[in-house]
Amino acid sequence: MVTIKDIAEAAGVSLSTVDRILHKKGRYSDKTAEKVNKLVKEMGYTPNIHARGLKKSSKHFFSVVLPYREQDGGYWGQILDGVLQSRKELTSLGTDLNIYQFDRYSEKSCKQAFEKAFADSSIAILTTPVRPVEVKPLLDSQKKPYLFIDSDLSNMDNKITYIGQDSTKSGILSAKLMSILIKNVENPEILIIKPEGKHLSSRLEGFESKIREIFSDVYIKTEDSSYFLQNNFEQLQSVPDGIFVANSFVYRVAEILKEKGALYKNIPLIGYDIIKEKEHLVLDGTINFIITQKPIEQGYKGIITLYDSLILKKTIEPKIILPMNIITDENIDTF
Amino acid sequence: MVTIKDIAEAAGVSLSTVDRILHKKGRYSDKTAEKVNKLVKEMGYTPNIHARGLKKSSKHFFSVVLPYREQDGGYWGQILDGVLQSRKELTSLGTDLNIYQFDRYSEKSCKQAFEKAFADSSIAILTTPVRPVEVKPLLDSQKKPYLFIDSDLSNMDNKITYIGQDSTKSGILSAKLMSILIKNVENPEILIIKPEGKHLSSRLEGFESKIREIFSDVYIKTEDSSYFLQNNFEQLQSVPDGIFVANSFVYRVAEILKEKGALYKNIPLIGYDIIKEKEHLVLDGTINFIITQKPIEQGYKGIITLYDSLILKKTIEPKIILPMNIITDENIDTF
DNA sequence: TAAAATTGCGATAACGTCACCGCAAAATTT
DNA sequence: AAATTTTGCGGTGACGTTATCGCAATTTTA
Repeated sequence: MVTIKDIAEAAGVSLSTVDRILHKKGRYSDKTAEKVNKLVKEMGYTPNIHARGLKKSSKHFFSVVLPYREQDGGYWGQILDGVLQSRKELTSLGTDLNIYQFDRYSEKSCKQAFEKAFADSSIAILTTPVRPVEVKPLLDSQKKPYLFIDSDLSNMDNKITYIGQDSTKSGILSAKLMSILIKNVENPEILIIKPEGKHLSSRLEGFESKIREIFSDVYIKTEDSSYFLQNNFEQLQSVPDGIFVANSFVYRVAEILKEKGALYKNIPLIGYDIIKEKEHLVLDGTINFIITQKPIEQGYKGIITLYDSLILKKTIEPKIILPMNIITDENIDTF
Repeated sequence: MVTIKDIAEAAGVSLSTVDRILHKKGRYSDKTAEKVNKLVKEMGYTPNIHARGLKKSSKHFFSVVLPYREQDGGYWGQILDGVLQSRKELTSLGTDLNIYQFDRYSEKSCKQAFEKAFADSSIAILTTPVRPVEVKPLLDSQKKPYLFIDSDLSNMDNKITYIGQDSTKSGILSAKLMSILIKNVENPEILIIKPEGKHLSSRLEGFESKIREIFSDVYIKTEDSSYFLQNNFEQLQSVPDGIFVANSFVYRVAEILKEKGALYKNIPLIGYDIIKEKEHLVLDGTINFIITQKPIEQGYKGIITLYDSLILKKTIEPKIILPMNIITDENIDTF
C-alpha cells in the first residue's frame, strides 16, 4: 500500500502538502503539485478507504418511500430487503436511512409518506412512482433530489437517475417468448390482463406492438385484472391461445386457470416477478415464463447509487437498466 | 455509532479493558466481563470496520490460476475482469492476488501455472478444472486450499467451495428451451456438438436425458466440435431440427450455418456464453438462446468468497450456484 | 511476614487521511 | 525601506480499534 506519507517522502514535502494537492484545496505551488501528481501516478497511490471512512462520521440520511412489504405479492418486500442489505454497509460509512411505507392503493397514505420524507433531515429520497398522478406533482413541489426504482417518469427536475428495466423492452421480450410458445397457431387470440394504474403501460405497449408485428393476424383482447378477480374468466367467449399479464397478478391468473382444468391450464402464460411461495405455478408449467428484474438488486443498487452520487460525488448515468431475466421451470430455483 | 469508548465510559473501565473482553484475550475479571458484555448488547455496539481495517495491514495473497484471456472466445477474460474488480476492493483490506495464466490446450503450460501457485506465498488458490485429468492429482498432491469456479470436481479434499452453474441443470434448461423451439416436430433430429475435454460432460448429459424424456421419438447425433471446424457441416446427411452446442463454440457454428443459407440459418440453435463481438448472431436470430452464468460475477464472487472464508472466517456453503440466465435477441443488450 | 507471582486494569502508540492552525518567506503595497 | 498581504508549507490532532507495555493491587509462596 502506497500512502500519502510515502508520496510525501518521495517528493520531499510534508503530508499536508500532498493532501492539499490531492484535494486541490488550500495553497500550493504548481511546481510541487506537478511533482506530487507525477509521483502519485508512478507509485500508484490509492486512498485507503478505511482511513478515509474513519475520518468521516458526519451523519447523512436518505429517505426511502415504498409501498408496504406485502403488496404486489411481496414484491416490495424484496426491494426493501435489498435496501436493508445496503443499509448494513452504509451505517459504518456514516449514512443511515429513514424508511416510510405506504398503501399503494391509498392516495392519502402515499401522500403522507412523501410529506414525512420531505420534512425529515434526509438529503435524498429513494422511491418509485407507482402512483404517478400524485407522485409527480409532489416531487415537483419540493427540492430534495430523488432516485426512482422499478418504474420511471420522464421530465422530472431533481431526479438523480432511474434504476430498473426498460419497460417497453421487457414487453417486447415477453411478446417474443409468447411468439415462440404459439409459433404454429393461425389467427392466434391473445389475452392481455392489465394491472391497475398506469405505471406499467409501456410494458403493455411493448408487448402489444411486438406481438402485432410478429403475427399480423393476431386478435388481442385486453381486460382489467380487477375484472378477472370478480368473475374467474367466466365471461370469456373463447379459450385464448396465450395470456400475458403485466405484473405479478400472473400468479392469481395461474391459480384460476388451474382450477378450471387442463384446457385452461395449458394456455401459454407469461407474467412478471418471482413470488417464492407461488413458485410451484412455474414449476408445474402453468406459468411458462416469468420476466423478473431482481427486486433485491434494485433496492440494493438504488441506495448504493444514492451514496455514490451524493456522498462520493460520482457521476451517475441518467438511466441504469438492469438485466431482464427470463425465468422458467428449469431455472427458477437458481434465482 | 456506539464506540468502544462509549462502552468503556458507561462501564467505568478503560478502553483496553473493553477491548480485551470483546476479544476474549488477555486478563480481565468475570465480573467486569459480564458488565461490559451487557452494555455492548444494550447499547448496540458494532465494531467500526474502518478502524479495524486501518489497524490490520498484514499482507495476504491469493493465487489465481486460469486459462489465457482470449481462450474460449474471451470467456476467461471476462472471468478475469471480475477477479480484477474484486482485487481493487481487497488491496485496501491488506490482501492481494498473484495471477497465473495458462494455455488450456497444453498440459505443460497448465502444470507450470499450478506449480507456481503452489510454491508462492499465497494462502489459497482460485482456479477451474478445465483440465480435470491433470488438475485433480496436482491439487490432491499439495495442501493449499482452493476454490473452483466455472466447473466442478467432486471428492476433493481441500476444496473450499464451487461457484458456478449446476451443469446438469443447465443442460436440462437448454433441452427445455429446445423443446419449445421444436414443439410440433415429429421424430425430431437433434445435433449435439461436443466441445473438447470432459469438463462439460454433465451439460451434455443433462441435455440429452431431458430431450429424450420430452421427445420419446427423438434421434440424437453427437459430433465433436473439431470435426465441424474441418468440414463445415458437409458430411451431414440431413438438416437437423435443432442444434445444441455445449459452449461458446456455438458462435462459430452460427457463422457456418449463416454461410450455408436460410435452410441452415433457421435451425433452432442453443449454446453458451455471451461474446460481445459476436452478439449480432443472437440479434439476427441465428442463435435462438444463449445460456450464461455471468462470468464477471463468477470471478468477482470467487475472490470475495476466498476472503470471506479465509480472512473473515465465515462459513461457506459447499456449493454456490449462480443463476442460469437465458439470453435471446430481445434481452442480450441488458447483460 | 516478607518476597514472589499472578491478576486486573490503564496508558499509549500506531494504522492513513484530512482539517485546522500557524509560521516563515516571498510578493505586494504604502 | 517599512508595513502589509499573499503564498507555500509544516505540525498536530482526531477518527475507532487494537497490540504492547507496565503499574498497581491482590493472592500465593517461601
